[in-house]
Amino acid sequence: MTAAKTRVSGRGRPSKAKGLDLKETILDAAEGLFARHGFHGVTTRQVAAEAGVDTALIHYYFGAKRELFDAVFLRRAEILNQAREASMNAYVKAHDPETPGAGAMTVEGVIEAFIAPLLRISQDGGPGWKSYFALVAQVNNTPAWGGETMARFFDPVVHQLVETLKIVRPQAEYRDLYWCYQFLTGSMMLSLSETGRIDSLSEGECHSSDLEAVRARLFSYCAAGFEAVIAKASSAA
Amino acid sequence: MTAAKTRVSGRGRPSKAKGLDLKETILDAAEGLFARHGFHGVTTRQVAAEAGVDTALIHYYFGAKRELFDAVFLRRAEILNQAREASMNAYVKAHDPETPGAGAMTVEGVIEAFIAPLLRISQDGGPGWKSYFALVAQVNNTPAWGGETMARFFDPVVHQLVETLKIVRPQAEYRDLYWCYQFLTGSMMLSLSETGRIDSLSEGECHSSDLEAVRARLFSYCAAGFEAVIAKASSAA
DNA sequence: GCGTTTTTTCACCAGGTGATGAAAATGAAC
DNA sequence: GTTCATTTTCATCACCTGGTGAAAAAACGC
Repeated sequence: MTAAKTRVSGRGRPSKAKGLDLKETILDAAEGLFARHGFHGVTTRQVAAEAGVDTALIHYYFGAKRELFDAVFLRRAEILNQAREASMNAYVKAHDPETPGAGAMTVEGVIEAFIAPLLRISQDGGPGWKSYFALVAQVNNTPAWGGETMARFFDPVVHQLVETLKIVRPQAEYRDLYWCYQFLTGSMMLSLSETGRIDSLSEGECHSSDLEAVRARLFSYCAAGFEAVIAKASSAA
Repeated sequence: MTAAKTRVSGRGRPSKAKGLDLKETILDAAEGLFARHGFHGVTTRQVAAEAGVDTALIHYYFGAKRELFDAVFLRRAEILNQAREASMNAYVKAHDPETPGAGAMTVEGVIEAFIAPLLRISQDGGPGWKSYFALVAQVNNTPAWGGETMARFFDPVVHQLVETLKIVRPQAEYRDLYWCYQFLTGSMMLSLSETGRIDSLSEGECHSSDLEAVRARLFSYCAAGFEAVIAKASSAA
């Protein structure tokens, strides 16, 4: 039926792995198209044409269209989560109070550890990543199934962020941290997704693709926002 | 052809305006569906069924599907722009330096004047507005045509925001203000669009629909972010 | 070479798509 | 009640949709 799942069968041909290359080709094509036009804005035939394969091959490898989409979403999510988890762990470790000479953790430091991997990967990880971030930004703003999909793939690393921030600011309330995360992710995803809006809005002053400009501003923007919300809440209490 | 455009013709029936009610009914149905599933995720037949009218009637009133979408988008955009422009003008006027006893404008005050009308309308303007904001959030994050669409409908009021902020912080660079606006709009639209993500993420601590919680945090969050970015830029210069 | 398994292609289906043009219904003006 | 522009319905078109099953091709072990 679905086939192509168990590559470990008895006698066939396990080597060469031509099929794997094609699978990646299909995922790349689907990724670019889904990112630009959304799930419903793309047909399996378009994906097949873009990848240069037969339509049926997509179903052979991935099953239904939605499964293809999930495969696209999952492929880089794992890499992303791993990079972010490592980045945050490294930050925490580098500021371990046991370590002599290590400064204390800061809100901005934690946020940078959370966001910086995405910027770095988007800049250095190859062209597919830009499409991928645009895709995630769209899912993030999709009411019907976006929240559920984001949760499925990204909740753990967000919880790690919130818990780490809770260490840095123990007096902060969780509900404030979660709301601030909501603000952060809205800014971050829109900035990683290169919609071109800021280009025309600023009449050439800014460029969507200028992630260096994002890096120079987003960390301090979000950190200051977090601090302000936390301070306001504790002063009101 | 397109028909139904010129209602001023010779002899017909100008009164009663049953057709106008139906037009609004269709727009309401389309709005809700487009907001939930995106432009490509909705068929004209679904819209017709939801509105309780014949499919052909949609084409009779609005022409092509994309024109229907634009009509949905435009209907509330005008109201929104008017409300925001009035709100910001009122804020500026209330802090006119000529006025005796009026305090100076603040970054947070300007931002509040820019955002608050949306929160108020979403809370008091009727259920259609929540759908509309979800729709705008999706368009805002659509790479293919989102930037262009947003620009077409919302650029003027954003320029007004930036210019007003430039009055409050004359030393700020335009590129910093535009980037901060990008961050702001990402946070704002995601918070106005009720994706349900924060509900599950926070395990019940926060609710997407709790716009009062947004109001209590978003203004100070964004204002602190703006100030931090401006301060960092001018200290670096 | 042969047999077997996987990969790829081909032809096709049942149902849905946006859109249209002609006919029917409606409702005011006279 | 007739007239006539408008509004609403109906039947339909040409095309595209996701998906499938059988046949062909390729890749392997022997």
